[in-house]
Amino acid sequence: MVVELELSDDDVNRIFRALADATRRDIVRRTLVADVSVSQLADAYVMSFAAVQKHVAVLEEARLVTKQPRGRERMVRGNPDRIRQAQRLLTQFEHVWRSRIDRLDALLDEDHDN
Amino acid sequence: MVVELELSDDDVNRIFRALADATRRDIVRRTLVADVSVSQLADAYVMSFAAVQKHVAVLEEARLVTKQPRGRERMVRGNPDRIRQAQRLLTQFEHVWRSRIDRLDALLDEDHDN
DNA sequence: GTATCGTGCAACCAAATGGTTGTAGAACTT
DNA sequence: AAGTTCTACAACCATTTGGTTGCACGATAC
Repeated sequence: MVVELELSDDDVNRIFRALADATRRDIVRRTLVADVSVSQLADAYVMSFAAVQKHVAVLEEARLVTKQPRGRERMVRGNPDRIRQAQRLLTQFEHVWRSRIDRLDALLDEDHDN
Repeated sequence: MVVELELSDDDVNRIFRALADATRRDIVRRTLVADVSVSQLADAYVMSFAAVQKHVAVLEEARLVTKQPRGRERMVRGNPDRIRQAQRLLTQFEHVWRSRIDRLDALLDEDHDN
């Protein structure tokens, strides 16, 4: 079930902010491919466990990943719905742009009449 | 002519970072619709001229907008190519996700044989 | 020529970010 | 029961961010 709720400005801020870091983008990639524990993620980067933990927390607050307990581990799973929502935001910009193009085209048509 | 060059990690960082602020997203929207001077933008927000100037600078470094002199004003123009590039980045995540789905489907098919 | 407008830039400040180490507890292993 | 693994969280630190004010300067208006 896809939860389709309105995104607040803060939601959008958190999503793009979370994506503005190469390590976090890599975490999203990995956890979209398969569920990965936090310590498995930590092994993949040359920073402390706590640092990776913080990155995961940022992604979690942006709902770009979810965490679910499995024994003593926390499995991190990428959330494709959220990615799609971000994509749609950029599509909206695309629409704004197209409307400008259309207006410029209309102006050209008017000129054509003169 | 659309310049189609490879985006570095830092480029991507700057793009998403720039989009992670509501004021900056609004500036992008406005300047996609029509060219707007920096002072016109400044009038639209309840912050100092210098603050708006800084936001424009962040967008400019991310190449989400360009600035061109017109008399004493600097006209800010949104760059739709850059938006599209950001969109494409998210599409790549989409592909990663689909490949996972496909693999899970393949597993289900194997189960079906048993 | 003088005043005003639009801009750029520096200096400053508080808060957020991205990293560290250390401590503690829950869940497995032996 | 004791040791190890995985996680959470706090405290700390340097840097970046997002805002401010003030000043300098080119372009326009009077």
